[in-house]
Amino acid sequence: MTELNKSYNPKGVEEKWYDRWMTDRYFEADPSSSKKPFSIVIPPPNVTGSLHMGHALNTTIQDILARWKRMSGYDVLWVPGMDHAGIATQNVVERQIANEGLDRHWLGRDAFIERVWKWKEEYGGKIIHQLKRLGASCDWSRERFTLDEGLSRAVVEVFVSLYEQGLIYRDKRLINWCPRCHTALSDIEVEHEEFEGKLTYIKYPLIDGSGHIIVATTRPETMLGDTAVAVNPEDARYSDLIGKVLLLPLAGRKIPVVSDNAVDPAFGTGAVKVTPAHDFNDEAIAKRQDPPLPAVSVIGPDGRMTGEAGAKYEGMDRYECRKAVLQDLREAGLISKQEKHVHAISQCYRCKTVIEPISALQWYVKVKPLAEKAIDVVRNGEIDIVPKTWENTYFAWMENINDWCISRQIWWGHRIPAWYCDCGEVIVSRKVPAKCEKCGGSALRQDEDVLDTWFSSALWPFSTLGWPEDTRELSRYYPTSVLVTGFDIIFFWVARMIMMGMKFREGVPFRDVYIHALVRDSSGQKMSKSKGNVIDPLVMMDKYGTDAFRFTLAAFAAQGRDVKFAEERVEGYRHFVNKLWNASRFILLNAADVSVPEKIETRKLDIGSKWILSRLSATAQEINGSLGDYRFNDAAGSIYQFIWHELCDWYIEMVKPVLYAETDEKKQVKECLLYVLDHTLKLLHPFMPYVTEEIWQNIPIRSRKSEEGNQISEHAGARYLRPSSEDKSIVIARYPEGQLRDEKAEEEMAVIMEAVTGVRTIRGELNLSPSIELKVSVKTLNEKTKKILKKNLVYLKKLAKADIIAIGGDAGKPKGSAAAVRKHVEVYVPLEGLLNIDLEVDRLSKEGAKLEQTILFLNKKLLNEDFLSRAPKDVVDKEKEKYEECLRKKERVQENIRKLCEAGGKA
RNA sequence: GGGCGGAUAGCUCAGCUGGGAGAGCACAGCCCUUACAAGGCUGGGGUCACAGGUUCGAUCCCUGUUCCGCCUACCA
Repeated sequence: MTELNKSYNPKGVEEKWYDRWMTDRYFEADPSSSKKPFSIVIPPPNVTGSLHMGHALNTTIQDILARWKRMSGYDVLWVPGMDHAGIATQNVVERQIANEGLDRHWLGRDAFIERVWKWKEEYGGKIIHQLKRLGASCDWSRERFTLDEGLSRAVVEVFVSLYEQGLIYRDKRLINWCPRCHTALSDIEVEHEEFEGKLTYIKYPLIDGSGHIIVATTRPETMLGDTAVAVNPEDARYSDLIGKVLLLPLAGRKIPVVSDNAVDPAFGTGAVKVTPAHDFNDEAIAKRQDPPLPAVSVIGPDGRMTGEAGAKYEGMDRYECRKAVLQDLREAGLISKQEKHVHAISQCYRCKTVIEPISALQWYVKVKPLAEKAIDVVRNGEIDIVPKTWENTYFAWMENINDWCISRQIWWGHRIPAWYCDCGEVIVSRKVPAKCEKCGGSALRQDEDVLDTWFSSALWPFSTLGWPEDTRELSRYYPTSVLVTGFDIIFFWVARMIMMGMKFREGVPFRDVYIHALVRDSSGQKMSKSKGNVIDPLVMMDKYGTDAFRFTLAAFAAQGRDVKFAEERVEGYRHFVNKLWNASRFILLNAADVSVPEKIETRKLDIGSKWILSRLSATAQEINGSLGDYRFNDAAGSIYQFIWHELCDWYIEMVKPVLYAETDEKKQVKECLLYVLDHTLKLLHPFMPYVTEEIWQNIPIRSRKSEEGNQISEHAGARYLRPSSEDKSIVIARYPEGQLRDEKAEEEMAVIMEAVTGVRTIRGELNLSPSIELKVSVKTLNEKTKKILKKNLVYLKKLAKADIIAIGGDAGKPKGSAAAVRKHVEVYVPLEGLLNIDLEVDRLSKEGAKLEQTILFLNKKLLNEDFLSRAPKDVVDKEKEKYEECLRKKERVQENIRKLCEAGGKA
């Protein structure tokens, strides 16, 4: 056995084991296996990405599930991969070539794409290494990329097929346009943020000179594109003006006053300027008019004013133009007032540039028919969303869903498989068409646009498994078992995967969706570069080790609540790693000469061993239950509690006298220690993969040792043999399920603990040094208790550091003793020569007062006729019992005080 | 505007279907006891946001209020 250092140092250990796991191919799925499959597809991180807290939490949770299931006998497939991240990646490479003084248009499409691929080879996928560092047990032999060949074929297949079914169409209408990224965006790629702006009131004169209408706007520059002013038909102030004509200032155009129900008479002046070409509302109003109002586009795709805006403004940036328009209006005396106004502004989710609605020809997916089925499968439970509260969000969105704009005016992505002929024919095809089907012309141009990145992500659960080919992976691992993701992409990704899965696989893409929280900083703020509150997971792993970091995430991943992350927590869990390390060191040092038994004969074991085995089983059952319900924090809490407060605080302390003496029990205890350590490490492994493997590999396991040619055969434990394959790595060892509990052992142990803590309380509260061995007299309240304590005297002595001078129902109370009154026992410690008695009298009086309060409360309750008659009988009985116990206790406490006073008086 | 969630110890949070509240950290006291001072033992600390209601009984269920967060939306 290698010597373990005094404290755990993760450096080197993590790489060593991850490499070994990869070499031995433990993470690879086996489609021909007879085991039950368990599959997860990773939410593909952007190829431009670098590991942040969100990834860390997401990956840790998936890895816990994957490792747990793998150890529980499943054939686990966790598919990793990356997303090509159209806009984000293109942005990165454009910035790179800009440094060389180039731009993509100068390079040309093909050369630019080549540059992006080159960038991907060089810098992309940094995040993959970071995921490995976190310990992610993905099947890396199946790593995919949304733009690789197979996935691209799936994309084309889906696009063409949807087009053929009339579910994809092309249309010209107002879209969200990012003037910086130079592309259309879907509705959900637009973020709304509130800002304080100005509401400007502008006079629009009537053409007949009879007066004017005042309109209010937050975007004065758009007035150049106005084609009407709308009022509410019910609004008496304006009813006479409907149908009249206004002279649009600056532009000099004649525009009508129209009526529309959507106009709110209470807002502004009750009159709205209508700019159909640059506002979604206005476009709707324009369409409702008969005849529809014309649209005048005054802002171009680059965010600059067009010729339609008038010669004076043409070419100006839209904000520059706003200033100019305001200036000109002011000079013309047409501004009636300006006031502060808080309103939401739409921004590009990639670059935060303010969105400009402009009219353009784009491709759309008709989502309503797809959404219906996707709603059904969640409603009828074929898919469970955990926590359930997210289902509401899901339904609300799906029921009000708009068509999905899928074309993007960028180059990096899946090019739309549509070709145009000069004759006007549009050909959508799986293969590059040779000639026009209509006119036979061969001068076909492919659509310049690419698809929204999320279009390919929507296919991820089946495209990664080989679809549209009919692969065995597809039939074995689809639908996947669970999808783990953050709520921020429920609409972007989850909903669309469900829609596409239902459409193309006629079945759900996953059974469960586990939605985890957002990782925030310690004061609850979202982490962001601009706020400077970002915590880097890599730094955490460097400083505290991956295991401590992962455990922190798991321990705080309570359902439905954000994780407020603070570095001190990781530090705390590093202490836990160290605690485990040292406990293991103790066990391995003391039990090196035996092997882990496959089974333990519990009958002959001492009480402590029986108890710890029972607690181990309870813990295993709890963890399996919690993980099955995605309660990661509970699972982490169970194992933490067990290791620290049961194994270390009690069991290891209890066995010391056995180990340090020559007793018959010694070997059994050693084996039990090893057995418990072995199982504990397995239970913990999904949370802390590295340290558990490092320790586990040092556990004497007979078969492993003999394989390595060690001298194990002389060992006493040689008769215990375990199947060798599971012994090679904890990664593939069998996950403990928990055996039968030993309730009797737990009861007996409770009595021992009661007596021990009784002595400790006296020692602690009276400030008696731990180094003094106290003389203790234990009065037991029944025969059973007495028997238990007598049988286990050795533990009592050791744990309480006490010399037990008397034990039993007749154990008298020595004069001038401190006392601890417990349920089964009373513990007395003579204070003679140790301390002043007043302190103990005070302490007991306080305890008596507490008891008195409880008694009063319970008494009142038990005198309440309503309670006695209406509360369930078992509750009443329980309260009665509690009451009587308190009475007894109080009597004893008072008795003790009295005797103590007598003794004090005599002394 | 609509919706969702939160408010429990100094801090961060648990608390499953109602039966006088727990943990970790922090704090205080005593200890270098041969696995671990990154440790051990002991202890103090809470009007469960506020006001009503249902109930024998409410941190928990219902209604309203206040304060936070988030999602969503076409008040120009």
